[in-house]
Amino acid sequence: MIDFARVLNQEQCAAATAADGPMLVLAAAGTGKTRTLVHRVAYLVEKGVPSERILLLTFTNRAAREMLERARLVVPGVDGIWSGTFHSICNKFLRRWGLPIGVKPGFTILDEDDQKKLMGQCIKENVKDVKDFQKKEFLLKLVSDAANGGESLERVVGRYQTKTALGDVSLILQVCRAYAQRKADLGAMDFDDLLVNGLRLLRESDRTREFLQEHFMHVLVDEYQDTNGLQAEFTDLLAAKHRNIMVVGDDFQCIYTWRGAKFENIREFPRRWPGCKVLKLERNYRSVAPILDVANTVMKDVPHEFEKTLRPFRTGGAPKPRLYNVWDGRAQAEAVVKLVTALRENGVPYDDIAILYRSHYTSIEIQMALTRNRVPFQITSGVGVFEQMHVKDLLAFLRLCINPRAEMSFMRLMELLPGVGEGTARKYWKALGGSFDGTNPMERMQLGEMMCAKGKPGWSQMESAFAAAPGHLAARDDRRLVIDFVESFYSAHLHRQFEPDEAGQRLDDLGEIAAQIASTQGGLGAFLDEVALMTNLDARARASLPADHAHLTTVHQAKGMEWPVVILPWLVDTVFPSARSIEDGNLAEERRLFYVAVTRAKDRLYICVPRSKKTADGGQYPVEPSVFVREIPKELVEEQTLYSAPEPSYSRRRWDDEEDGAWGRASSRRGGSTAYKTHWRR
DNA sequence: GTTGGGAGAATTTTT
DNA sequence: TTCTCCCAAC
Repeated sequence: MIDFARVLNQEQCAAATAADGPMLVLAAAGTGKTRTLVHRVAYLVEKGVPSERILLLTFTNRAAREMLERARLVVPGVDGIWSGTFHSICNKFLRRWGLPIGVKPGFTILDEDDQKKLMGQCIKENVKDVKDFQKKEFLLKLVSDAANGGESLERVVGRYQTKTALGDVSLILQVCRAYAQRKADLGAMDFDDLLVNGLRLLRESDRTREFLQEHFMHVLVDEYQDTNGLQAEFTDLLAAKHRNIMVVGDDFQCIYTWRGAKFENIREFPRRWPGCKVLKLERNYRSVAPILDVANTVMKDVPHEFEKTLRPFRTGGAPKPRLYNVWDGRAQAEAVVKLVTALRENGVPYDDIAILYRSHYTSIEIQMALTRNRVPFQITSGVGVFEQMHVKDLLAFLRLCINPRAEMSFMRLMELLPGVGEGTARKYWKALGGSFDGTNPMERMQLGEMMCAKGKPGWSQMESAFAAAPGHLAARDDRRLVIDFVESFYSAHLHRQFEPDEAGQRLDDLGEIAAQIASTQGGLGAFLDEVALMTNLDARARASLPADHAHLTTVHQAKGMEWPVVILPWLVDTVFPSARSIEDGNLAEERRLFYVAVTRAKDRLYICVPRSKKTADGGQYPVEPSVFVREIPKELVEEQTLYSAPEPSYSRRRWDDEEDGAWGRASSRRGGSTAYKTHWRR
């Protein structure tokens, strides 16, 4: 028996051990939200609720995994619970029970790259003057907005149209419809489709809905402030029968409105669920008082429905957050390295230090400086491990091995061969009758005969990997599948494209993948499924890492995490808040984001404010400290200026006079960027 | 009609 | 660096 009253505080305990019925837990930053949720699950299991009848929805895979791990420590027997992101749960539902609404279990999931490719094709096929047409990214945004907002495409387009001229609206609609059709033809879903169809499943299939409503006795939702309309309706429907729905969140931490999140969901929850209990977690266990003082000022003028001041549990003489004024990005990077090194010398492990930034590209300089100074760090980069070309090539091969109808994979694989481009690959696919079973010698021969002369040598290498596949599949030796593909074909291909050590590094990645597949329960099929829904953050957690390293992530990805030391670079207008949000006048979300950033820190917080920033063309221009920094009363921070006069390396830019007071820099192009690479090893 | 080299542009945030 | 688009060569 767990003594809940002993391990939790009063409010946490009340939430964890509450009686059945709807419940809203308002959990401010650092108040033990995860702890409460974990113990709620433990409580339910201990009370005798079968674990497989509990559904725990989280925002990231990492949160799901962490929560399960922690729950396992508290009470055995939680392993059976249904937990995961909305996307992964919808995926599971649809594969199992999707047939009644016309979803075939073998559907593939399109990642962002696939989506762009597909939309690009649709534009090419439907638009004469591609140059004058909207970009595919914009069309995808329209489609996504429509999906996440539960609106018709026409309405979304109409809304955009009032703001800016879109051009030929009917053509835009036509292309978007073609895109939807192409997805249907491929038997593929993008991320949004998973949610849309997951909800459709509950709405349209009475039997499935009733079965699932009966099955799930308890539905728990984490980070509720970041759910969108679809997700709120999804959980409402699932919980309609037993009425045991517990949602946890904090509207101050809603940072995904750009993806359709509605923090109104959290405020309206009590109205949607009459009789709902509302509990509040207010005592902050995470941060020292001076950090909370800053956090509270950030949000002091934001309207809120409930009392929101963070009250520190940790008191005592903690240092104030530090504000470093630095000259530019380079000076900032050096300052950060110095700081990290100094902390380490004072006994703070690298592992306790996190550098959180607004957007990936601003991390490049810091990465380089850290690398130069041999500070080990781990970064969750912009491009995920599973989004890198070489990994996607391998995955295409694997997917095709187990799913002959995977058109995108086939195309990708064929386009690796010299002399085979999009057109030829499509021709082959058609000639093969819309499927290719590489494990079938007849089909391999058919493709080999069609193959153009230039592609033949490469194909014969690839073919041998396909030929060996059935044996490996039968023996459940997925590792060998990878090894064969790499050794017979892909290694040579990589070496043709890259420098030897670059190729070698990428091959190492593939070896890592092979190991991961081998360790995935459910084998290759489960792995491919998982990968499609995985972010680099999750991928990295599986990879081996040096024990002690600093952490670099975006603020978005840092949500829900904490570190003793947090360093926030680039607190200047146009970076944080971003230029885009300043233009759109959408500072509220940036403010919440800054609030999230500040409240990640437990003991020490450092904020860096450079005075100038580089432009794309190599010039420099002055920047203002971020509004959010300017708002912080002087006495709450300890300010330090790390420069005296402009450094000699800056001279007026010769060729430009468009901006007054712009500084120019002689030159010095930045070297090899590592922004898009992950640094697992090293 | 297709491929693939080469020049030029570009950088919010994520499942 | 990476991605995208355009155009010359096949």
